[in-house]
Amino acid sequence: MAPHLDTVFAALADPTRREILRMLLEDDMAVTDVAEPFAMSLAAISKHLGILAGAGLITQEKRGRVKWCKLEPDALKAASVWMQGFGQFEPVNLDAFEAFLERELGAEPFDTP
Amino acid sequence: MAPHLDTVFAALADPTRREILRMLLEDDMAVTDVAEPFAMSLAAISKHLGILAGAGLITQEKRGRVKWCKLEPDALKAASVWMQGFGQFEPVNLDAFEAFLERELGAEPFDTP
DNA sequence: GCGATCGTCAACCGATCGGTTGAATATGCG
DNA sequence: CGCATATTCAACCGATCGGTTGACGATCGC
Repeated sequence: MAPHLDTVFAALADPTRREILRMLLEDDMAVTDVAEPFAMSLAAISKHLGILAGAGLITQEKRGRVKWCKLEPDALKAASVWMQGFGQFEPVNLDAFEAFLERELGAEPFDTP
Repeated sequence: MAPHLDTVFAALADPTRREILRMLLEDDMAVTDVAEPFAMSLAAISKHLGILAGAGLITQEKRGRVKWCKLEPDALKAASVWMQGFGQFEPVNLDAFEAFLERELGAEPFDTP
């Protein structure tokens, strides 16, 4: 039951893969460009991307000789919902909720520098 | 940066450990009782509990000769916030937010049976 | 067509993972 | 005290992980 969660959480457990996701948050990228800032081989990054794609967190589309990587944030939904099942035990956690609101609605607090 | 996320996500990547967390959602449990429904050795469960404790997802307190395991849902906070950073790509997910509010503030909807 | 670029494949490596078993360590009970 | 219960420790196992290297297949520009 819920084999997706296995692969999604496992994919998120690696800092390199989380950083790749963060990069893809800004824009779609080619494999070579994804690999550029990392101090490891292109093949290693290619494997990481394969794992992210296997978890559904990204999709890859080959256009010409370059393969474009696109973030698929909806794949985080099931994991997020699963985690929310533990929210009932938290005292209130309104601060996290406010941060969430700020990000979602773009409502910046007054004291922002 | 953010070594917690490594261990938290890795801990969540195993279905046995997720099931343990689900069980602890209902009540604190002794190690032996946690192990009972699983078809594996007590030592294996003890290791799983150690990993969960290492990630801060549970705490263990020895009272007498039995060690009680207690869920620590706040440890999910950092991971949850990290994932919310990708929420800007989702439509809005207001339904999850309303469910969150209902649970947090005890504001039950009218049509509750 | 040719050379350079993009990306994967395959084989290999050491480390870690998830599990086992058996012995060891506390602690409680009668 | 002596035995049962609760839990961990230590060693081991095969499988998987994260990484490397080198060869390979496509595809582009000239």
